[in-house]
Amino acid sequence: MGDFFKRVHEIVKMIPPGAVMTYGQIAKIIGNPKASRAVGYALRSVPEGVELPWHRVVNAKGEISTRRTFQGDEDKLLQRILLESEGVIFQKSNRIDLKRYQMFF
DNA sequence: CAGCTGACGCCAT
DNA sequence: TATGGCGCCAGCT
Repeated sequence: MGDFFKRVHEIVKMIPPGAVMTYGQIAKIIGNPKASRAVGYALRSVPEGVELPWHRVVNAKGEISTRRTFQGDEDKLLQRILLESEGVIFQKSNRIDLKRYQMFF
C-alpha cells in the first residue's frame, strides 16, 4: 500500500461521529485535488483490524457513492445505517445536508 | 513498461 | 433536479 492510501486513512480516522467529509475534500487536503477517485479506491482496501470510520465519507452531492462490487447495495445500506445511528438525517433524495454535517479543518 | 479500473468531481445540457 | 461525458490518478495486472 502506497503513501497516498495511508494518508487517506489517517485523515478519515480524524472524522468524529455524526460528521462527514467528501472524497474530493480529502484529496485536496492531501495535496492532490484531482485524486478524488483514488480516495475512494483507498477506502476500498482498509487493512484488517484497523479501526477506521470509512462510512463517514460521502461524495460531493452528499450521497453514498455507488459500489461496483457484487455486494455493493448491502454495503451502501450498512453505511447509511451507521450514519443514521450517529444522528445523521437523510433527505427523501437519499442525500444528507453537507452544510450541516461536513467537517472542515 | 503499458493498459485498465473505479466508494469521484465538474460542467454542459 | 437528472443525466451524460470526460479528465484525473493510485494501484493492479
